[in-house]
Amino acid sequence: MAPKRSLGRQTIKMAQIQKKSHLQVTFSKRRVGLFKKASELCTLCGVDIAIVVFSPAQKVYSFGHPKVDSVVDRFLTRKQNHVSTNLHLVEAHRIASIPDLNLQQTYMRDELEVEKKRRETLDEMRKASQSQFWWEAPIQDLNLHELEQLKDSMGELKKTISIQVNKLFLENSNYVPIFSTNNITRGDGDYYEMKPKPNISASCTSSHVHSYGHNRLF
Amino acid sequence: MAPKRSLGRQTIKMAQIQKKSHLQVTFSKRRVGLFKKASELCTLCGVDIAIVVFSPAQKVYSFGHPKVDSVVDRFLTRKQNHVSTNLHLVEAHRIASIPDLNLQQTYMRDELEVEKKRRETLDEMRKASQSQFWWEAPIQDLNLHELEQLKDSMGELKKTISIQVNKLFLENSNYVPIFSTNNITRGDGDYYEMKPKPNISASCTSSHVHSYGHNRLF
DNA sequence: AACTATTTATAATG
DNA sequence: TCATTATAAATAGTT
Repeated sequence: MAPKRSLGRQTIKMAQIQKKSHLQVTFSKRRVGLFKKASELCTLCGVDIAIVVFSPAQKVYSFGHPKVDSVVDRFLTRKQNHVSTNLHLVEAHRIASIPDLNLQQTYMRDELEVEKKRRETLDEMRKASQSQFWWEAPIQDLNLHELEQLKDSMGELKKTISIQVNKLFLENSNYVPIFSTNNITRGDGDYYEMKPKPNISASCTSSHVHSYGHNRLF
Repeated sequence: MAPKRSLGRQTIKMAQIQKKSHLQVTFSKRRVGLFKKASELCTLCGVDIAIVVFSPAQKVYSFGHPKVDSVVDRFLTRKQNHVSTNLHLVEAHRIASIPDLNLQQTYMRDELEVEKKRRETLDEMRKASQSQFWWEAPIQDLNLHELEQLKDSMGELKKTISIQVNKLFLENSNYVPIFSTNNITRGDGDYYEMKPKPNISASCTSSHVHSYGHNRLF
């Protein structure tokens, strides 16, 4: 009878791990576990999944099948359609957000959480207010002269926006080749590996981005 | 010694499940398992996570801490920063002239500072939006998605305004309260449902969207 | 990174 | 879908 070499797995308290080194180890192990579970779900059920994780050190880790971006895009697009066909939701959301600013703070502990929450709420308000219906109320109060002024202003604004959008597009179109060339070639063992059927996973790594893709065809 | 009542868990082949009912069951179980793992990772390590899953039936299931959108936004924004940064290395002269708030964020280390900055900006926007000139300042702070959305909105608005202006002309003078070209009213029943404390653990459900939020206070 | 004792997840079954 | 159970898989603590 050999002596026990460890206590084995112990139940841990479901609360933030305090010891930093310990937290780092747990994060690593569990992140891998999570991505493996996601990968298996993709394979077994043929579904598409995107996962984005911001580590304690604010690094980004992501998993996506077929790709993070495609899934995220689908998610955002679908949501936007849903929203834009539901004025009631937008209105409710906007209205609901305002008193929450005060209410939420009761539940929050540290300043960062407060700031995050406020940002999120304001973000929602901004989105809600700029997604299509914000003008419904005020416009009726404008007279002809004011409307013409507004129309001109909008024209100017639209030009400005176009310029900015074009700039961003330029940035984006330059970006694509830069990243996609670095992206594919990675022969080292840093990407995700499956046991039964080794599947090649597209992986993209930089100093602050780590990304894993899963494809059941490989 | 009682007879065995089941074989217990068996190892399954890591390939798409063929039997549809079986697949559905496995999907349900494993999706719940995946979200639970994600939730635990959030709690134990204090990290932010977003998961989006498109089911075999093309339903959307999502998990987010603190919210799917905030994590996704951060992911997209950061990527865009990368774009800018990489572009800067390659073609510094092209973007040198573009005042880019996102770019500035690259140089900010403290997350709290970033959050504060964003909050301030959004706060200003909100104030500005109550007066007439809300659009003057913040445009450069919008990302590509937001800009495109805004651009579309502006287009719509301009049309609406034109119609209104024409009507007013036709009606020959002062303001007349007919702005009832309201093609947007729509039946309810298909929109999101908010829980009592929307921002602590926001969860929305509809016929095609299922979303879970995690907060370590729970 | 490995190792193992244990907990946790889940495939099969009802 | 929900419950049970036997087993596979994940992982906490240790080296």
